[in-house]
Amino acid sequence: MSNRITSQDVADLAGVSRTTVSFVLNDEKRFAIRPETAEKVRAAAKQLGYFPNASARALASNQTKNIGLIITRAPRYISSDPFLPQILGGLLDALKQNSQGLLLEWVEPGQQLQTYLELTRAHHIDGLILMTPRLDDPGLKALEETDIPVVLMGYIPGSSLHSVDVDNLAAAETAVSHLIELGHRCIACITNAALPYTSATQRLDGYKLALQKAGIVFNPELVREADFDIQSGYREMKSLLAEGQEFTAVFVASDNVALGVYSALSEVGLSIPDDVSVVGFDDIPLSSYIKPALTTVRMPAREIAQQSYHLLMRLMKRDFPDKREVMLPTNLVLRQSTCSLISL
Amino acid sequence: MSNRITSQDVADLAGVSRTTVSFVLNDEKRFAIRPETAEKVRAAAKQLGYFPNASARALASNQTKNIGLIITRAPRYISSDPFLPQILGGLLDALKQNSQGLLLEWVEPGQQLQTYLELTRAHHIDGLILMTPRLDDPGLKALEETDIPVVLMGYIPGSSLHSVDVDNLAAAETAVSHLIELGHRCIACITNAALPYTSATQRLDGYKLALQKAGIVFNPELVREADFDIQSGYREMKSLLAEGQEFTAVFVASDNVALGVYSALSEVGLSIPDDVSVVGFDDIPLSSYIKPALTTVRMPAREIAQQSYHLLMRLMKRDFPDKREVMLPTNLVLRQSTCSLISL
DNA sequence: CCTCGTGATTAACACGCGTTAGTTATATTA
DNA sequence: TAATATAACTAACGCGTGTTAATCACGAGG
Repeated sequence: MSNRITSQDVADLAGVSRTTVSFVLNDEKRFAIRPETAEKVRAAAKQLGYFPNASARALASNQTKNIGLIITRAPRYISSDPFLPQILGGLLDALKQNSQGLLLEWVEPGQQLQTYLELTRAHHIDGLILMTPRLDDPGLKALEETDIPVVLMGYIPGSSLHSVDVDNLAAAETAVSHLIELGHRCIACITNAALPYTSATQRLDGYKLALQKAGIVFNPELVREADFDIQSGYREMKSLLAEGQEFTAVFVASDNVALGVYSALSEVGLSIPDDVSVVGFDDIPLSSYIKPALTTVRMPAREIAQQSYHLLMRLMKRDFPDKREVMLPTNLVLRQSTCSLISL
Repeated sequence: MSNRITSQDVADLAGVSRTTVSFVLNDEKRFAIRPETAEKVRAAAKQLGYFPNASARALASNQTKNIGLIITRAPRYISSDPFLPQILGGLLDALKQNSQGLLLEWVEPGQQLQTYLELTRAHHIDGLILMTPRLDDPGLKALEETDIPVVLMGYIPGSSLHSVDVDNLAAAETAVSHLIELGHRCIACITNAALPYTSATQRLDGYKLALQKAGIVFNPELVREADFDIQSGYREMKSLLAEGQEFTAVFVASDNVALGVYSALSEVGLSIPDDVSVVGFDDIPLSSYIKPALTTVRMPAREIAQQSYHLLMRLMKRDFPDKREVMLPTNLVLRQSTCSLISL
């Protein structure tokens, strides 16, 4: 039934050996092949509809032509992430040009080590990108010692792994400083994720730093942890309001979470930006379309994906860059969700 | 350098043959193995950190343990799709339970045939799911004849491929009928995508059918084609307004596109639902959080993913269901974006 | 005329695993 | 006791490719 066509079939039809077929189709320049012979082989391959078997090729050449993208979250947190498609878009685009494939995987916190080992040792992939790594990931050490290249999309202090990220701390500080310049003194903060995710910690630190530079005392009561989705933003803002915390502005470290914040605020009749100013983080496509348009930190998502890929490709060629970290620039996009306390 | 551990190493350490190792680790029940021997093997494997090489296993067993998900769009249309993560979430969840991998791929319209052939003939995957297929896809015939199982996420009339979908036509008709019941007679329609995507055509047909049943004459001037993203919704609504078309309601066949419609309407000072009622399609997580909350057709995204997967698994076991199509139910979720023309 | 390269091609091995057919050693039966 | 069955294991082949080392023809050089 399974009438698979092998390189032997091509060789037979072209009247040459299997070796020659291999040389021609991989255009191996170290060996001289007569142009007419090459043409005969190519014609035979096309006529038969021959495609070299991926597994056999991977086994022989020790290259799977697949790279892995690991998401360090459970599926229910993946489902509502508007940031993921942007990363995927950028990655898929870059991959196709090198005719490589993308193997998508997720790990639940707690299961990391086993997954990493299986994925690397079994050699499903030639290299891997780890999205939003966690500080408390017990599998990272294993990744440092593995023999396939790894790129972190995000930063882990003290890790020897290469990484691509933005300066979350500086970006958050800029965002919060903007609120302070507008005259706000009571500024709440809702993180993008749980604190073991370094991006969450760094953005929170940026918030603290901005306060400190302005001489504002940090109030832990004004800080809440969300986790990726809209609902968590809604929940945490509700909780702030329910406790009667006083604030005139919020720094929400994720646009998606900020959408929940919008909803919670409007539900109790507070207007943005007149009653509460909001600054987000990510600049997802939606942010400029909602009302009021969200002032936010622009994350260069597509570029993060592409840079991660290019870095990974360099590592796969054993071409190690002198710097471990690639830092991409962000910028604060001013829109309509913030207003000044002073000039009013 | 690459000190890979093979099953031979495990065999040596355990003092048995490689065959025995294979039997134990795949717990092959057709052959009797003494429990103590099995334990010895397992201990050796664990001690060495052995993981069977994926390519070798795939080559020998003719099973890659990967399934492919193909998205029939260019990356820029993938980047802003809030529906995709839901599908991915559902799929990844199901896959992990069978320790299978997900190979993600996109095809640009025009390149389909080559991609399908390469993916199936080269046997990168054991089966594939094709997301949002296009009527004009010249590669579909090739997929019908391929020897690996294929499931369409969406429906192609006349195709012999198995599919999982909702009844787009009926769902759209229900949505539009709801607007008609509220007294609307001038109802615009903005599609979710270009018409070669069957979901777009079917939803448009549902719109037409509802009008027809109510005795409202179909006006092509009120119909626009969007393509997946927010911006296209904004653009098409602007175009409707610029041409001075008269309408009191819009049926937008995608929630994401509807977000752009919201933006365009608010920009010209039209209020939802007082000036224009809006009904969407998909029920993405955001839809219940925006203001006004969007009345929409609920797509069971997670279930579509899981059913597609289960169907694919059945096909892979040569267990062919009697029905080619799996139809999942939708329901209209009533929220605040529509209002009656009559009772006001 | 024989050697010696050189351009063109191929035989043969390796990759790491699954699996069939076969081989022992031990227990069962007539 | 000899024939037979059964439990426990293994030798050896095949999967389809990449690649090294070897082969062959053939004209140039001595």
